[in-house]
Parts: sequence; C-alpha cells; structure tokens
Amino acid sequence: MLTERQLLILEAIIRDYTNEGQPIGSKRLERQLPIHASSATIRNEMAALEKLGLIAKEHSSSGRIPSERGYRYYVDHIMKPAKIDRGAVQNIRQSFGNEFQKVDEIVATSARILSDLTQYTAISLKPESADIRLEGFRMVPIGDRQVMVILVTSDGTVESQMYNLPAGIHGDELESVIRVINDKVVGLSLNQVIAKLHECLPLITKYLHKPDGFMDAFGSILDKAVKKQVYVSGKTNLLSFAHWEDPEQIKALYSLIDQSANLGMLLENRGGDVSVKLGSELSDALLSHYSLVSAAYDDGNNGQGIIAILGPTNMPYSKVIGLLDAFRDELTQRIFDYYQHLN
Amino acid sequence: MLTERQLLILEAIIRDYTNEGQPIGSKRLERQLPIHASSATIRNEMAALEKLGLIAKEHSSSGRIPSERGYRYYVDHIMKPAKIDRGAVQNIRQSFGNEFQKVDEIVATSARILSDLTQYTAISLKPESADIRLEGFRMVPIGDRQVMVILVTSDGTVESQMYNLPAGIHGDELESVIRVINDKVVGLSLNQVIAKLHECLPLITKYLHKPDGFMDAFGSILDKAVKKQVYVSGKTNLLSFAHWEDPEQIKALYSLIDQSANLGMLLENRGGDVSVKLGSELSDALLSHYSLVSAAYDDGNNGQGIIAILGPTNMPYSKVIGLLDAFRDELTQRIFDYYQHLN
DNA sequence: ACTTAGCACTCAAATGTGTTAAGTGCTAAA
DNA sequence: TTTAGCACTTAACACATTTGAGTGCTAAGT
Repeated sequence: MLTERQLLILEAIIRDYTNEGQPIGSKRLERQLPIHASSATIRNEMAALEKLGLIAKEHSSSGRIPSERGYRYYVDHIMKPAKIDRGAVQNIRQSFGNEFQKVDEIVATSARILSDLTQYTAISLKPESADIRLEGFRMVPIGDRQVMVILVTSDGTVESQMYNLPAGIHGDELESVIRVINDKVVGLSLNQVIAKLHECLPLITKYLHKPDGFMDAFGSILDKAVKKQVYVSGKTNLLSFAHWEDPEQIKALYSLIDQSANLGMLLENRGGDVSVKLGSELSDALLSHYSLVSAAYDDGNNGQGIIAILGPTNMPYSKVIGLLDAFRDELTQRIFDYYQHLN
Repeated sequence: MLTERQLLILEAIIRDYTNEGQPIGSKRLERQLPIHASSATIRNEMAALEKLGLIAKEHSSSGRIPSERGYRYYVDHIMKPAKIDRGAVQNIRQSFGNEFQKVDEIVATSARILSDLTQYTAISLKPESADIRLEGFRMVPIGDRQVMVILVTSDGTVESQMYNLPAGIHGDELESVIRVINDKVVGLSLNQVIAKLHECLPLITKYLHKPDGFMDAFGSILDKAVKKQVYVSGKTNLLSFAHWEDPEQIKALYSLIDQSANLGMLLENRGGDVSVKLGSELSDALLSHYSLVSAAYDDGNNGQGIIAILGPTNMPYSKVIGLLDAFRDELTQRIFDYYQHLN
C-alpha cells in the first residue's frame, strides 16, 4: 500500500508527464507539490515507487516517467473520471444532429464525433446480439439482366447488393428462387443460412442454370450483415504522437487498424464499465505504446456495441474516461430515439 | 535546343537521381557516361543546363538534381514510355479476377491493383458521361415503417438508401408518391431532378404529410449518384517517401486526398494521352513535391473515367506511364466485357 | 526513525572543432 | 572546344567539451 505522499508524487508525475511528455525530476516536484519535503526526500520516495515498478527512468540520471504498471495503478486506484460539464454534453448532442435512417449511421457518426472531441483515433462497433436471424429476403429487378438482392436481419439491418443474372432467366424462374429462399432459409440464424442454402443448391440450380454467381453474391451480402461493422475515425491522429522515424511501422499500424477483424478481437469488452487496456495488454506488439479506452453501450433490445478511443499511453485518462462515459449515455439515448421513432 | 551530349547528361542525371535520390556530380557522370569527355567538360555542360533551368543545385558545391522544368522537358521530349512485357499484362488481367456485379467494383479494383503494382498512391474515377438521366425509381417496403429507395441512372448505376416513413403512411399513399416521381422526374437529367422535385412538392406533401425527410433521403441518394465516384488506394504509400518530419503536413495531405471534391478538380483530364502533372502544376501547394500521372479511359458508351498515380516527383516516369497506358487498355476491355455480359 | 543538505556522479543535449569526400567554378594551356 | 589543375564550398561525420537536470548516497540534524 502506498503512503499518502507517494500517491501524491505518483499522481503528479503522471499528470505532468501527460501534459509535457518529459521525464519529471525531484526538484521540480519539490517546487510544485503542496507538501513540505525536500527534493532528497522526494527522491527517496521515488526510489520506493520505482522499486514497486510504478515509475521508471529513461537512463540512469534522468527524471522518472510512469511505467505501464504505474498507469495501471493510477487508472485503477487513483484517478476519478472527470465530470463532463453540461455544455460539452450539449455539444455532443448537437453534433449528432437528427434524422438517421440507419443504426449504422448513428454508430459511424459516433466515431467521428469522438475523434473530433479527443483528437485521437476513435472506433465504434455496431450493436450486435448473440442470435441474429435472417428476417427478410427480396430480389428487385432493376434491368433485364440485373436484380438487387436485399437481406433484412432481425436486428433491423438491411443490406443490399447487385447481382447480374445469367442469360436466359425469366421472371417466373426468379420468382421460384425467391420462393425457395423464403421457404428454406428465412428465419434461420445467419450462421446457418449458408449451410442450408448449399443444401438447397440442387433446387436452385433448377431455376438458375448457373447458380455460382448467385451464391457468391448472396454470400458476400450475408458477409456484410454478419461481419462486425467497425467504424474508425481520425486515423491520421495516430501520426501526431507516433515516435515515427519508421514509415514501415506506421504502415503496419494502419493496415492493422484497417483489418476490422483485428479490431473486433482488440475490442472484446464484456460490457459493464469503461475499460482501459494499456500497451502490452493489447493483442498486438505494434500497439505497445498505445492505450485503448473502451466502453460497451446497450441499444435497448438487440445487444451491445462498443465505442473506444485509441491514443498514446500517456493520455489524460480522467478526461477521456469521463467523456466516453458521458458519450455512451448520449449514444444509448440516440439509438433508443431511433427505434422509438420507428414504432 | 539541347545538344546530343546535353540530352545524354540530363537523362543520366534524371535516371540516377530517380534511382538513388542523391545529387549527381560531374565525376560520377564522367565514369559512367559512354561519351569521351572529362569531368570539367561535363561541368561546363551542366552549367549550361542549369542556366536553362533544367537542373539545380541543393547548395553551392553540391551535385545537380533535376528541376521541375527538367522533369517537364524529360517527360515531353526525351522519355519514351516503357514497353510493358506480356507477363505483366497477364498479371494485371489475373488481378482483376472475374465476376463484377457493378462497374464501381471494377473501378475500385483498378485503384487497388495500380497501387499494388507501383507502390504509390493510385486514384480511379468512375466513367462519367455528360448527360446522365434518371432512368428508374423504386421504393421497396422493408418493414412497416421503412422503405428502401432505389435510383437507376442511364449509365447503369444503381444507388439505394433506406428511408424511414413518417407515422401513418399507408401503402396506397406510397404508391401515389412512386407514381408522381415516375411521371414527373424519371427521364430527366440528374441535375434537373431536384429542381423538378421541388416543383412537385405540394403534390408529394399531399401523400407524405412530412416530406422533409423524404426529400433529404432522395437528395442524398441522388448525391451519391451525381458525385464523381473516386477510389483511392495505397494512401499509406505516401509515407514512404515523405521527407518531411512534420505530421501536421501529412495530416493535411491526407485530408486533401480524402476530400474527393478536391481530387475531382485535381484530375481534370481531357482524355487523349497519358498526362503528367508536376509539383507546381498541381492545384495545391501541399503537392509541390509530388507528381500525378493520369490517363483517361473510355467505357465504350457512356463516357470517360480516369486512372492516376500520385507519387514523388522523382518517380520512374517511363515505367509508370508505360504501365498506366497498358493498364488503361486492360481496364477498358474489362468494362467492355462487363457491359457485353449484361446484354 | 525520518528528513535533509551536500556532494560525487551520470547522461542527453547542445556546442564546437577538425577531417573527409564529393562537388563546384575558373583559368590557362593544349 | 576541351581539359588538367587548383582553390574553394559544403554536408556529413567523428570527436571532445560544456551545460543542465537529474540521481544515489552519506552524514548530520530533528
């Protein structure tokens, strides 16, 4: 257990290092801290904190910087989320605007607002419930040889994709295909759909002479619906605080972030409170100097989504966590409004 | 007019500088060039070239680097596009794969292939003809309160968007709206559509009590159809040869590229041959160290699209131009195939 | 048992000093 | 017109020196 004085010192080191990015020395703290103690005493305390692994030196005679464990301790035991003032909340509310036609738009907008507010990279995941079923299926003829395939899932998501018909397919054959699909796969969970559809392949082949293209199109649209929808905003902000000598490393980081699959992994978040993951706690070594603050939000009926901020390890956690928490409430409300408005 | 020897020297400087990025000196060239002349003679020739503004020094005693005018002269008068060997063409063909369901997919894939091949940033614009008309309009009911609005334009583009109906709209009212739109605006050019639609507003208001949302949705989907579709691939490659340590500048560059409107401007290309724009010839000062190689391609019936490579001023123009030219043919063929397959 | 002044020590960063290598321009002779 | 030769310039590098902020340790003071 840390003494009161050690807590003060640790907190001051973290605060100052967050603001200035420079190692913090004992004389500085002596001047600054509201405690009566000489720099030598502070040095002793610092040595103790270092032995506990909470702070570290960059070289043998440098000031101290918080270690990862230090941040962990700070986040878990010292820091209190900053209260977000009403003006800021108002601001968020305004940024959302109104008139969303899809939940995806709300989620995408969330990422944009968050990256604007924090100047970090923001990530948002669309709410997802455990069991999504295929709820509707349409094929809308567009031209002689084209149809638009539309899937509706039980969480209200609508995905569409063009499909070019093979030569010589007639309207009634198309009708038959629609009927087959409505009979056989509508109502199933999305994971079962593809398997079931393959079972029905002989049947479909009867109407569509060459069903490969159709299966591809259907598969790709189903993918869109199944895939965790991830929205990332403010990627370029990563450049601002990258120790960026090496362009290759940044390229790698970007491509990591662009692979939404990775991000899905990264964000695993079992609901509840705002969570902070630091450097080595993140799945990829590329992120060892970064830190991820994430929060799950409920959409009221279907499931949970996630919003997150990816920034430097020395970010102002108090502010960011406070913001994310307030934002989460705002977002939940927005989604609630959206569904409300729909019924 | 330059002498034979001056041409050789200029060409060698450009070639070597492209490969190594280092200023080129007279002694080097003496060793390397297949002409009988001492370094002093070459120095004299270099002085002449410098007086013509074709090459420049970084500092008073450094070797020479090509100036922008030098590149211009090289591209216009010296360089011949490299012949692309059959293997490479085969490679391109393979990268395309088959089975495109939309022209957009072909165009987007083009950007991807080009940035892969060159390791620069590639940009592609979808073909656009002068006069696009609205050719079809659908509203597909999805749930009780949602419809999917679908527009088809005369160039075969299909765009869709969800629209949440105001409360208390019934099927027959929706039918009426569809009929109004089909009667009044289908067949018009896209630019006229919005104006005409506003004329019909009283009529629409009769059926949709609050038509604002609908007008918004219709407008935004029309925007999608009208807006020049720009695809950019390999943005991170810009990092590889950015010689600037300033993240802010790169951020600015990225946001420039993300505003597709800007890119549309940038790319203006009156068809014909492959065109090269260097540094200051580009619209934005941020691009002064970059160079844009672009080519227009025909899609056989509707109009022209553009493919382009954005890279450092000292790129290997011969290769890039040769590649772009060959790629253009390949792309034209692909689009031809696409439409062929559709009839 | 803490605290603290004082001191020797460390290290990064800034500054200064040569040295080298690659280059230039100019001149005078071939 | 060409070229050898020479004086000059500059960036890049290696190296030493100084400075400033910081450290650990010790011995004396509370």
